[in-house]
Amino acid sequence: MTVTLADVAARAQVSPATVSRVLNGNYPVAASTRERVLKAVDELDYVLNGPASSLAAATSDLVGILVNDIADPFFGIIASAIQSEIGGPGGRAGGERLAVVCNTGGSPERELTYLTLLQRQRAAAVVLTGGAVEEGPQAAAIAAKLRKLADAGTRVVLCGRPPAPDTRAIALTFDNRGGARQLTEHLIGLGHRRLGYIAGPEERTTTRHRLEGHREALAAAGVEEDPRWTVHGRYDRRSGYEATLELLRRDPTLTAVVAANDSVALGACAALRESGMRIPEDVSVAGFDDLPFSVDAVPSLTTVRLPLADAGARAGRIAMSREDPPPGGIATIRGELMVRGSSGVPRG
Amino acid sequence: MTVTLADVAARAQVSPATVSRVLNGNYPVAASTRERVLKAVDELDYVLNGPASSLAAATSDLVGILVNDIADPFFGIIASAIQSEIGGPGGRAGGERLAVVCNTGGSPERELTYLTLLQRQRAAAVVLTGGAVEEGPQAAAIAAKLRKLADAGTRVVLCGRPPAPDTRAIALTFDNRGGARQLTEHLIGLGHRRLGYIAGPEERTTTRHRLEGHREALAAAGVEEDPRWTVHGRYDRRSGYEATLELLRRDPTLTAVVAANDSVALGACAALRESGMRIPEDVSVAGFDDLPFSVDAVPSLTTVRLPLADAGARAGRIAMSREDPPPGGIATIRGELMVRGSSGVPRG
DNA sequence: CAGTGGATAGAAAGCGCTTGCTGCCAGGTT
DNA sequence: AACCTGGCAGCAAGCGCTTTCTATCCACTG
Repeated sequence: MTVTLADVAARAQVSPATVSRVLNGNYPVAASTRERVLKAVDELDYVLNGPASSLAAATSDLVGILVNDIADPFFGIIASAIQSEIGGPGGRAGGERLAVVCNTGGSPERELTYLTLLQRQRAAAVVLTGGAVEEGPQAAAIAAKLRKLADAGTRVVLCGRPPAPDTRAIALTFDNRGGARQLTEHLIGLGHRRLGYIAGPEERTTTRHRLEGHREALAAAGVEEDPRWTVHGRYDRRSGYEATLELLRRDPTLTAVVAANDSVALGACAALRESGMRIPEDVSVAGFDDLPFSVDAVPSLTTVRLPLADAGARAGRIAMSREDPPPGGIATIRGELMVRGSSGVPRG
Repeated sequence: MTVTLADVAARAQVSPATVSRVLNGNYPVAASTRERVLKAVDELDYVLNGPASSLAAATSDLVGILVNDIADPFFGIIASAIQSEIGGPGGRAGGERLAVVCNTGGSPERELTYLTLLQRQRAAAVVLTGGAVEEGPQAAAIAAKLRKLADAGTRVVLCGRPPAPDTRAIALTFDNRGGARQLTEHLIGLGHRRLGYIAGPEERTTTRHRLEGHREALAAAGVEEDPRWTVHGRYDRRSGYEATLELLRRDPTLTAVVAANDSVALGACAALRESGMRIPEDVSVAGFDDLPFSVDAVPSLTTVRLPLADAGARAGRIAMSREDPPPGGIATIRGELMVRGSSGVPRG
């Protein structure tokens, strides 16, 4: 059998209640008693029973983090930052929290399932990262679930995701539209007029916002846009590679390719290079996010830096109530245009 | 108040026991009754109380995954693969498991703390990834903890980590030594005789094994080695950058730089390039792991591919007892040499 | 028609912990 | 000297579920 609170109590010659209080440190206990208890805990190698504790106290020390793809550094960086703030080892004492990182693969169904699982565990907080899917019956179901979680006392924070109205969820949103706009303005400023755009999956907010920003910039500069210049794909390198070949097929005269994110941009670079085009002499390329590897690409990638780690850390603190939520429960986090080697003056 | 089993039972006009059995599906319940219960569950929007369930059943559906750095794709890929196998949404029905991904930062203390936290939660399984620290009092403490976890019925699997004797832990080990050896043999075969080596942190098994493989290859080929040609650092790009500058300072005549992993190699490339050297004409560079971005580097990186996703998936299945452990509880997973553009014949 | 066994459903005893309330004692008041 | 007042410790009642054991009902069997 495993050691229980009662065993410790017996050995320390106190009541179970006292042991519990020593362990939780939320009630005065005489120093001598505390010591005796701690000694017993140590000698018996006692480990608290988490489920029992959670049940009795009606709280849990689990914090859920939902990400689209844990293998993608975009989410890895955010998750890492959140985790470093929610306590756990390394955080300040007391709040030893366990982060539950859930891979949704971007699927709303799985997102919903994970939220239910977290609700079942009575998670202390839940942080949802990355864009949301805005259509389909699932979207409403997710909003309803978030509301329920909030009602049950789980703090819900959205990081890099648009606000979810009527859910009481705190939202730290990336200014994807503004960033994309700046980026395209930069390219237009260099003289580009024929810009291909590799967008992410259709129904995602991030995709839409970045695309809208791009188009705003074009419209504002009076640059015409051919619908064939936009291709949708996934947020990965492979997709960028394929989409670029497609763009080149559709219109070989493009002078710039704007990608939905850095991974896609890298794929685009590979495709361009294999097609015999130089970057940026023949075609300029731009990404988004400024992930760590982007600066290492050759040429280094012009992109929009998103303060992923900062945002994640802030989300983590808010989830732990260690920082006040932004006014109105919504904060917009801006990106910063990083002009680097992959963008230049168009040829000809 | 939240809805409880009893509420559902009342509404369905059955006993709580029956509701529990319907939900768990581990006991015969008449179809009509089941339907009535399910209807009540649905109407009341009932969500099982996880802690209560775990307490009563003395089991939990949490699976711990320990990683050094969740922002590093090396671990992200493994974690993602593990998670896709341990059930959760998307996995087969029944075993809805929650993956708890814990960031240890490579620190044995935090590893230990997380293991205790998982033990407290009565985790169903724990997967430890990445190299271990082999010295210090913590190493023994971790082994002891693993033993205790195993004794308590938690399945312990090591993925990409050397076997831990006397712990009953299943180990899927990467053949770091063999991979490193092959890689260096390749460079020697090209004609390199003055090879710099950027190693990882000193006390880690992965660092040691890769370095040993490198030296074995040198020794086998009768190539002399200058101790100044080895620099230790961290497993990140920055470290590779700095270490390379240091190597260049120590001996500008090196014709190749072997890095502890791909991120380090990328940093090395950046440093070399900034120092005015061409890759591979002036200096060849090699990495390890073959992370997704490595093929995109310019020139693409010569490295050793580790089947991260496969290994993770296998670890996940073993953790879930869906696959038999390897004979002896230990399996060695080989890497595959990927010769690409960053390595070439030395100058002169 | 009593007897038997399979299939279901319920009663109730926990699982190991937390916490409101009560009790006790020492030191300080009046 | 009787009376408070705090500071600590213990009692005991759950927290919401699982599961063993028991009860019931029916359909058959002999």
